[in-house]
Amino acid sequence: MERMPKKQRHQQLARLIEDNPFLTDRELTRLLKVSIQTIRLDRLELAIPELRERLKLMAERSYDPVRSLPLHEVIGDILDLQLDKSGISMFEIRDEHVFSRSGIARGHHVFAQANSLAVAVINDEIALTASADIRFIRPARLGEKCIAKAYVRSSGVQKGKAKVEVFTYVGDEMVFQGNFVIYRSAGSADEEGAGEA
Amino acid sequence: MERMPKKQRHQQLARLIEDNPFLTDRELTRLLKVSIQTIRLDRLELAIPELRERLKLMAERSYDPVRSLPLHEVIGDILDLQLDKSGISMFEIRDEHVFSRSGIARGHHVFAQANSLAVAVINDEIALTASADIRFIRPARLGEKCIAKAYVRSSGVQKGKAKVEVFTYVGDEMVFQGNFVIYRSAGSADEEGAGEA
DNA sequence: GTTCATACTGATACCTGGTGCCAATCCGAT
DNA sequence: ATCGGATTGGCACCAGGTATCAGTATGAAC
Repeated sequence: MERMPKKQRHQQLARLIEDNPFLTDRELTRLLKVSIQTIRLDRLELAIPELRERLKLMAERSYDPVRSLPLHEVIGDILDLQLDKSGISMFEIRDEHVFSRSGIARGHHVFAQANSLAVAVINDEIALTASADIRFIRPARLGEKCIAKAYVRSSGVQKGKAKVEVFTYVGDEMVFQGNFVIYRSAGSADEEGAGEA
Repeated sequence: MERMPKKQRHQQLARLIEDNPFLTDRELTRLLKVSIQTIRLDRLELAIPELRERLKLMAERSYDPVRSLPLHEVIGDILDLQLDKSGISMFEIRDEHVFSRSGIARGHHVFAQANSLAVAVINDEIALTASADIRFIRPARLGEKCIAKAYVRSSGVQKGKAKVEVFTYVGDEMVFQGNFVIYRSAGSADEEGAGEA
């Protein structure tokens, strides 16, 4: 019946909920061997909301992006954006982006950052990647922050095709470079051999 | 006090909840000018779960992906794999892969499928994308199943560089084509201007 | 020892957003 | 007039809590 120190229990509680937000107080009771009242006091002290509030928050986070601006559809955080001119985004390489054996980021994540920035920088209703020519200069590693800079080389508003060049850096080292051709709606009817983004 | 036909109300109800899943029955009461019991009968007939279930589902969808989206290996399901020769994978375009406005898949998902297949087909400890030249032939849309076929054109075991060509189809229409250059460890020490995957 | 603080537990009332069920209407068509 | 679907009302009940008050345990301080 030995009691675990309160601090330790708090840590456990926080960890349990963090990696399973769907736990009810009753289930936590079983896991931590304390009364439900204690669980609730603990949540109170740790400012952890009740199950329903947690789920609601998660739902909101996953819902917001759907209706809000295409900025949310960008991989990475937009740091600067001048439509039809240039843009900068930051993307931190996390566990889920790397090969576990080597800690090296999988290429499509680095590509995704560059691609979505290239699309975001185009000032149009619909913009789709038509083609791209890309080079991975050196590997990006776990924990590194990738700064992608996109420059619109030719906005092609009337032609319906824009050219965007993207460079991605970690510190002052370039890790990726890509030339993107982006289809833009630009009042024109629709695709026709058009691509995606 | 004129009553709206039931069918029409059902449509409205479905639409209202679709674009604001956070509505309680009480709020719907106000919006549709019927009693709360009617709202509940309607939800029953339309098989729309209660608020809390809706939020829970949303939370689950946004939670699961966190651990399963960063697919541990390959984006898409491997259907066939002959190392250093060829490979086939299938990837279904879901909600989370498309632009909400157009229902068109974001390019980096299609790229991710092709890229990870190109890497998987290389029979080596470590394989990283060095460069790629890609074209999005036509948009891939929500619900479509993309079949990617990768062919190793030159395995370059001694040179440390393999060339892989990938074609992605929906049905018999080609949606994507890419030429990948993959660095392979091939006993050699490590990268050096090498890329990622 | 007694006292005191902190931690924990129990019990109760109350809240939201529902489900499930039954009975009472309303309203139009036959 | 009466039948039937649509609608509404009422009540019991549920999960998963909040809020509050009271009781118990335990260890340290005096």
